[in-house]
Amino acid sequence: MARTVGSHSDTTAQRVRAAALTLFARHGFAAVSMRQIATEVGVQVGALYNYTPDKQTLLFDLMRSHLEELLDAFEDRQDLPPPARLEAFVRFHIRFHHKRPEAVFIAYMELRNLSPENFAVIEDLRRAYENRLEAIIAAGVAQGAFDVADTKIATLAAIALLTGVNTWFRADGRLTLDAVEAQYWQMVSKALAGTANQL
Amino acid sequence: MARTVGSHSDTTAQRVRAAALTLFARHGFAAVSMRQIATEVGVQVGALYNYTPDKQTLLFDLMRSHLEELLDAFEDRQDLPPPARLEAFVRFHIRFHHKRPEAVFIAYMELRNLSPENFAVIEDLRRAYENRLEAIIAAGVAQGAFDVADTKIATLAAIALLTGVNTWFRADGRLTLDAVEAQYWQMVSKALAGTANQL
DNA sequence: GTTTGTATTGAACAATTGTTCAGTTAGTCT
DNA sequence: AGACTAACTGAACAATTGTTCAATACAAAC
Repeated sequence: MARTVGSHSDTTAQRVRAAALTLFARHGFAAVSMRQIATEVGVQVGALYNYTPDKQTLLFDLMRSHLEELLDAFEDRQDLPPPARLEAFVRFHIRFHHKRPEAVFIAYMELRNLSPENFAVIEDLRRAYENRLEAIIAAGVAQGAFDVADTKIATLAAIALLTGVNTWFRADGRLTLDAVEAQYWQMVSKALAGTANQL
Repeated sequence: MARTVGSHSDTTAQRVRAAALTLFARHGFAAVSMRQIATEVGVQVGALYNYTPDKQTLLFDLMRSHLEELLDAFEDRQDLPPPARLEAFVRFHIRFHHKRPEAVFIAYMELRNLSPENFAVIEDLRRAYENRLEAIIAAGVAQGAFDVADTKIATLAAIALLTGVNTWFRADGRLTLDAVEAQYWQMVSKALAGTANQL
């Protein structure tokens, strides 16, 4: 046998990426074989190499497009006051990450399986995203709306906090995503608040 | 050849665990072979099986003892008022996790490589730790020192926030661990504070 | 100094790994 | 209808995987 009925490079490429995303997220990059991906796609192993030069590049492409989509999707309304900008960021971050749990998982867990060059690219993208948040926090500090000792730490702390939602939130649980957004926004806003409010 | 000079099961057992910890943290469980561990220990592969029935149990033992040490190490001073208890927890968590970055990494990243039974054991231990924090938060809410919409969410949020320190803090960086503890405690205390303090 | 038990070697096992490629069939274009 | 190209198969490759076990050299006890 050879070429199969209805085969098209566009659709197969998509299915390869989707299968890799799901399997990498579920079992981890190193634990997934190219044959498992091929089986999921419904194709023989060799065919995968029409869509990626090697296994690691497949992982890298998934990570990069995830982070690029993340950066593209966030629109910073610089005309708004910092608290409103920050609230928009918080809600955006939670919603965006909720929609792509597998990509989020992979982008945070499989960094060590990248070559140094690929790792550097991913790190740059991640830092670019962090910088967007830091700019908001810095603006708020500058005009007294926020009070933080170090904007970089506050940025990393906020992102760790918000990304943590993905580890426990389930849409069929007792809370709606809207309620979660509201509660996290409350915690973030209080944590960074300018009004002195120590215990 | 056979038994080697100076060989003792006690010391070898320790070295096997140490080697596995380092390698699993650096490359991931699935990416590390038993032969790599053996090489690190300075022994042949077969010798490892005097110390673990199989590879996965080696991982499980590392995770379990890490979490058991974590639970043993934290002493909750229930006699103190909730804010002081919470501060003690925050500082303990950051310090303890800072001393064991590899074990922390593994315990959060390699859960999917456990069998269902082993996974359940680890999950119970983690939940036990979370419950310790939740008890503190609940006590603070009960007496009005804290104000959170949901103690479970506040607990998970705080742990995600605090554990995030490990992803960026380096002892040779521009900040001391003490300064980091102080800043994180400030954020946590403000985030959960009872006094109304919205933006 | 002999015996007993412990710690390790070294080789073997079947299974699986990522990757390559000549051959073959399906879609597409003229 | 025929020629051309794109997509896939199927088999092969050497390397590596986790695990087992008889043989053996050491340490400890007497």
